Amino acid sequence: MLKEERQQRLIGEVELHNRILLTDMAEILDVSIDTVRRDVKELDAASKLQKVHGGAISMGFTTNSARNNNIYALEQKTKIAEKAITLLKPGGVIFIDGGTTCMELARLIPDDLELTCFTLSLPVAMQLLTKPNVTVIFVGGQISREAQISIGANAIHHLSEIRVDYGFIGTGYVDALFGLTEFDWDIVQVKKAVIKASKKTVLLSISEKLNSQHRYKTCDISAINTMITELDPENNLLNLFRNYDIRLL
Amino acid sequence: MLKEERQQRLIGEVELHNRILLTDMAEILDVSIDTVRRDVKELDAASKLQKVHGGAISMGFTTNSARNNNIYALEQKTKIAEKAITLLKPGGVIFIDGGTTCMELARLIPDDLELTCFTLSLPVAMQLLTKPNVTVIFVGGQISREAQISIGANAIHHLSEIRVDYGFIGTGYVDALFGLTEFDWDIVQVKKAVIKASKKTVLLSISEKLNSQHRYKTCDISAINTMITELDPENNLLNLFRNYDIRLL
DNA sequence: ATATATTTTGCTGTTTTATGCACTATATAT
DNA sequence: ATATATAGTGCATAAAACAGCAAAATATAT
Repeated sequence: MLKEERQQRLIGEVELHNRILLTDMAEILDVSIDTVRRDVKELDAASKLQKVHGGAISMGFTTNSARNNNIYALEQKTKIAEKAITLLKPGGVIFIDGGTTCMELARLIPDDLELTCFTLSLPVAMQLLTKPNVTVIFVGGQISREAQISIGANAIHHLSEIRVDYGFIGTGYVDALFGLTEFDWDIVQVKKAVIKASKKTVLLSISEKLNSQHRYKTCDISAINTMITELDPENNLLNLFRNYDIRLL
Repeated sequence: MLKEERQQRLIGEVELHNRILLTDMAEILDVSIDTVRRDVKELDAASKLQKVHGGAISMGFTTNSARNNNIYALEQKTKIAEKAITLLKPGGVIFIDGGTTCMELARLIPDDLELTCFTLSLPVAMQLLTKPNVTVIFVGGQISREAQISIGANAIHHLSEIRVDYGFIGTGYVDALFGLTEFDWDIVQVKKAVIKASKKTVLLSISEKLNSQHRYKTCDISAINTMITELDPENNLLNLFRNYDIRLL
């Protein structure tokens, strides 16, 4: 048995039973207790478990660091998501788009908030399932490999049959004059459908994307009710958007 | 044997068994251990696998460890999935259910196989997205928190509008006399819809589940066209199923 | 086709790593 | 406080990784 395999099994046992004894594991894995001890020492150093006298215990669910650490501009996105959360009301029905910013929003939904969430995004759906009081409804369709969201006629049709209080969407590019634009045509189509399906549309975008544009247009700025960036609403960078009937947050 | 070919087989073995030993591979491929070592070194540099002392492990093994390493009876499920793969034909349209066995099936779909796959399962959909030649279509609906699959009227309705060549399904319990049964009523409803939507239904089940039953019934054994277990089709444990018009694999 | 360059492979000796064992030190329990 | 269990340390052994080299295989040029 390879060392890594053994260590994986150790982690697995710890996760499963919350605690293990070195003596037990030595027997199960059929290695000397010294080896188990050394493994546990390494795994402890790597923060995969906590070494205790006689065995090891689970870290608890504190370290979700694995996924968080390579999201671009996470700080800003978290800030945006926090602002977006303030719009949510118990019992509300919302739509959450794909993308890392919306993922942050999904992640930060409080455990005690009761919500019905529609989404097109597989990762967002998975994230939402960890929220005990959120009803998750996935809008099916063909799945885009890159964006990991439903696209195509089917998804658009299903969206045409729903109407949510708030639609939280991201965008590839946003410009006060040209509106929201995207690189992909398919994505634009579903985004349009999402906007139609939302009583109020909330755009989540880091300020870095402001004043950028691309090939295909999703909608004008005026189609957006609220725009949330990580900036203070009074920031001068947002001046161009004040010409429109849009709430800045 | 060409170097390319050999490295391809190395990757294949790693994907299949999650791990390999250099000594084994040297014997299997009939080359010196140094050659295997060098191959593994290159593949590791190319991030196709992870080199470890004495062998190599799959990339997903450590990162996705949480799900991979505590799948119960993984060996058997892999064997089942391998048999199921043999039923697939290029250009086919299939349905893949949720559950760890079906997840294995999704995982083992060859990269070069062109398929259209419907699924209700979020994890399976995510897995399928890693296959370059698979079109993934997610059947939307309310998502069950535990099973991570679409359930409810919506999902069932969508299933009623499709018809696939093969429906690969798992089950909680299976008995020759009582048929397929489940613990959850919701699950049974969608499973019924899946069976209806499939020209041929293929049941994937580890032998441990044979002769077990529960509260709600999905269907009779006769509704299943093919049953795949990890056992040899001639195994005596399967005798009870020979009374039915069912293909054992 | 032949000669030359390049890559690949297997072998050798050396270095590193993994593991188990014996022994001492420390912690836990009664 | 004493007994028992667990942790830490150093060491021996075996396996594996590595580096260098030469033969073999393959590719390239003439």
